[in-house]
Amino acid sequence: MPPSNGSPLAPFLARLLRRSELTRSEQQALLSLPSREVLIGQNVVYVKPGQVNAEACVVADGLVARSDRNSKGQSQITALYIAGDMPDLFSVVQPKATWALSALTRTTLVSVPHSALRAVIDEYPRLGEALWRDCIVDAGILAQWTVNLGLRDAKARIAHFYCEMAYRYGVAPATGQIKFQLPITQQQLAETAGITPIHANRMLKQLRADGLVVRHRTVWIDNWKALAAVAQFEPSYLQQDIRLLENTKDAA
Amino acid sequence: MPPSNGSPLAPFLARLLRRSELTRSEQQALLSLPSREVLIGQNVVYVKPGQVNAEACVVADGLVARSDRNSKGQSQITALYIAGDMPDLFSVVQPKATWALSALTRTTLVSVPHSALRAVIDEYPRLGEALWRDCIVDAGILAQWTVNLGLRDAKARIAHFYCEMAYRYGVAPATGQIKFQLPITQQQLAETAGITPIHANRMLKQLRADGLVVRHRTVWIDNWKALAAVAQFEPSYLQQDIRLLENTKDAA
DNA sequence: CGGGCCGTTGACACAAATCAATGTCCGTGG
DNA sequence: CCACGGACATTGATTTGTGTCAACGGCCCG
Repeated sequence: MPPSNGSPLAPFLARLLRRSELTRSEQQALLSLPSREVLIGQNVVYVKPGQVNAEACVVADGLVARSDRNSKGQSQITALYIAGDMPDLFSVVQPKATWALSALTRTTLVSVPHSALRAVIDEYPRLGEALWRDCIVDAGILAQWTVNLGLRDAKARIAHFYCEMAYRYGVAPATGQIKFQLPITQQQLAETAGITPIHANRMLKQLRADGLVVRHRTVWIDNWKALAAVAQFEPSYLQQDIRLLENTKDAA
Repeated sequence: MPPSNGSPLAPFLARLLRRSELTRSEQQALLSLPSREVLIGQNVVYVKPGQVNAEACVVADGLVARSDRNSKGQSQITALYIAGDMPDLFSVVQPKATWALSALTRTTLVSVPHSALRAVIDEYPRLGEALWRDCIVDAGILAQWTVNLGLRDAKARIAHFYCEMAYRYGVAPATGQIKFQLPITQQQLAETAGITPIHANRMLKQLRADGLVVRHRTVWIDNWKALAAVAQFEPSYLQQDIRLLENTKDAA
């Protein structure tokens, strides 16, 4: 378990420990990294495509979107990051961003210089491996979003999105109702689901009529099992329950 | 430049060197990894979701698809790997697969035990970083596929797919015609584009009528610039021209 | 009070899925 | 050598899902 000191990086460590075993000294090294708090206003794009970064940020509080826009100005959100996530972890090894990062709500970031991260990785290779693994999990989620867009209709996409976020917030599965904060607009919901905001509105109305999702923003799921069925939600890709698999026997 | 010895891993090294600087000894260590050739028949699924692997494979020749299917049996392809790519590089740090890998054509793989890879990474951390970076590039491509599905209509999706593959095969951009082998069926094209095979057929017909893509399988692009315009293709996400950026100054 | 931003709704147009059928090529076996 | 079956490609008619255009309502905040 993580040393529960007051480091601003504690939530990030907790996230890593879900999928990687780290020694006490590795944990301590991570928590002791130099960092500074950065406040980002609502709807501020704090990383632009092509930008070269020298720091990587952990979300301490708020909501960050990774997105891309086409020449017609339409925007597609390709990932949503919540507290404890590190949206630009990739930048440690690939400092030039190929997408945008923006805060959907007022957001507090904890920024760590690449140089410090690289130094601690050099000293503790297992830590580097854990970070690499974290990128893999991120990619796994992204792959599911691709499946979501490619295989499901609009209603199921939205249902799947809510199921995923409920899981990632740690409030699902549950038998009764589920409520959690996900203060995004219907416009932004549409940008994750690859539909127009008008259609997102209609699908929300249907989900409400079906007794599945009562509200958005403060998401209020009224029938988890039915919603998961509509979404064909299968959470294994989130790799949240999984305890460390890299020790399985090797064909040496 | 890579020592051009006859190692079956030479194409993979060449791929790494596009984005990472490696010393001669690092390169030699990679090329000297133990490996064995594996032949995969057409349409054989050689990694199944949930499977735990002890080896990682480089594509020596052929075509590999990463895909996922929903409960209705529909399938979505989330990545296509060509010679020199390492479809399950991620498995080095996350041996449990959350998706399927299958050979679309008869394919030759070069399989490397995780244990050997991990040993060489321990000895040469920069090599590990290069592999990590390779995963990031893969994720960047995946993010673009998500944008492709979310933002473009069927014709533009197919156009974008062809543009990307032309780039990755190293035959684009070019002024005149472009031809390259991409022997996938319309069914599989549909599974990458998130449409039905019937609609894929109709869109191909339109692209032919527009004088853009004359043939698939042996892809024959007749007007690269126009095709790229239809696709809104912007290749920077492939990070192929980019020479090493991790040395940019750090906010230490 | 007024102006944004966000959400909601209806009518209509259009893109894509579905259903059904036919065509082509190729390898295999009678 | 030809008949057959299977995989792949092609096409038309129709239905369904989603986008587009237009308008209105609630709410917050200046």
